[in-house]
Amino acid sequence: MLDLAILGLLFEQEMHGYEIRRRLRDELGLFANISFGSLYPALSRLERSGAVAVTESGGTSSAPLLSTGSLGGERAGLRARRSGATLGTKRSRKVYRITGQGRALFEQLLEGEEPAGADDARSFGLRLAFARHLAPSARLALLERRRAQLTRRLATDLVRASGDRLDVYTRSLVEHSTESTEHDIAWLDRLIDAERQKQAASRTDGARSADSTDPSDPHSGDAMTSSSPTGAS
Amino acid sequence: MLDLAILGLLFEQEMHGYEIRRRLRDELGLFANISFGSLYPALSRLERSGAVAVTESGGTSSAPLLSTGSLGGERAGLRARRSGATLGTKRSRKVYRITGQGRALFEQLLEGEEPAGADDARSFGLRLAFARHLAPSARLALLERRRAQLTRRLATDLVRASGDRLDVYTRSLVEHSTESTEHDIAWLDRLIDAERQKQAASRTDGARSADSTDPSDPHSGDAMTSSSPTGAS
DNA sequence: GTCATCATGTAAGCCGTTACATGATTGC
DNA sequence: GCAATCATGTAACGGCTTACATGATGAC
Repeated sequence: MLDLAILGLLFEQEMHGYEIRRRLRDELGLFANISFGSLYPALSRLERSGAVAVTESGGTSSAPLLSTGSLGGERAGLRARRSGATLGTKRSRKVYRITGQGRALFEQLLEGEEPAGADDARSFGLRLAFARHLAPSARLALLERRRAQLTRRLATDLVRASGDRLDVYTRSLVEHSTESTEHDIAWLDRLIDAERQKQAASRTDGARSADSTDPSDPHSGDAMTSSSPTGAS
Repeated sequence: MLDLAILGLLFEQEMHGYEIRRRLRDELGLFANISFGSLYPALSRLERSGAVAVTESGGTSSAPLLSTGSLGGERAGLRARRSGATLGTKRSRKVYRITGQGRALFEQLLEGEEPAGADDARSFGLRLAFARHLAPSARLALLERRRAQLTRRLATDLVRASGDRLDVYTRSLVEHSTESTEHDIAWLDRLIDAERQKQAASRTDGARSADSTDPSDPHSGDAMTSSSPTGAS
């Protein structure tokens, strides 16, 4: 799961480990405070497997370290200017960028089966956060899988709730859990609806049909429609 | 956390590992499918530390294996009758019961600090499921700690939501998360309110005051008011 | 010159999982 | 007898955490 998050961030822009962590915390919200003891080994692993490549920030790469944009960006800009003035063989900051292999892995992870475990919410949230990189059909499938999952949960919750002899607190817990699940399902229904309308619109829009009967085709429709403002090397 | 769940179940009734798992699944809902690879080692650990004691089901103990009550109970009853007829030195089914030490540990875990991590919901749910074993003041404290936690989360979520340039899906995710948190807080407010009223009622009720200014007293008020229908040995 | 922050890593450990191995009981 | 379920355990591994260790950079 962490791999997916890392690749997702690098998909849009190259950056170094420390900033990956910051983004995970400030933008995604998931992985609230991923620890370096997790993050750096994950990056090394991804590098060894060829999914990402690294450029030392003082290295021969001509890329001028274009970065964040926000306040973090300003600071990085200052630093870059300074280090440019000082120059020399500095080697802090390893800048990671995603490779072709990495992009393939990313798509594979993104479309792959969700783990049914306890953190299914996190897993789904993460996927949804990167859903813009999915083909419309795969995106819809993701939403519908999640809906089915929640429906199943709702069923077992209702059984538990109908069960006799629960004390006040447990009962309240189960009832609240049921309500939350219903709320989630309603939300998903809205998302699914929006997706369907978007697809219908694009189908009447003169564009090539995005409605593939074969769901195993990840490249139909508008996949990869992330605006890429990065003048990537 | 698993220790807490186990002790909580054993607090009310002695039972064997397999049934602990069943109850965790069917009644609590948390730890949906805890694996034996987790459960049995945990039981061994608790036994070694003296928090639980074990009686082999075919052993010298005179306890006639009174069990569940529901359908599981009927089956167990059949089996008990059968094994009573066959007798002999059977030694499957290790029946665990909680010790004095275990009860102390249970209360300590129940009142102890919640982990702030990703599964805070599970942690809180588990505690709430056993909240009837807490002193009213400790119970209220649990609810209010949780409320504070959610309020903090809501604040950071709102910051994230107000942030610009999130794509449609991420934005929807953040907004939904915000709503869910608000829903949770409203629920907690109802629970807290109910607690306060209960405490006020018991205070005017002639009973000894449950409103201790010292929150470190776990035995004031109606703690341990679980009906104990079990003719425990 | 020192403190905070940025930045990268390693080691140990916790808590859980899956997969494997074993055996009793009961229904058919 | 054979399969399903009940029942207990071990081994290997996964993913993440905390704590530790190091060093560059920049602010004051």
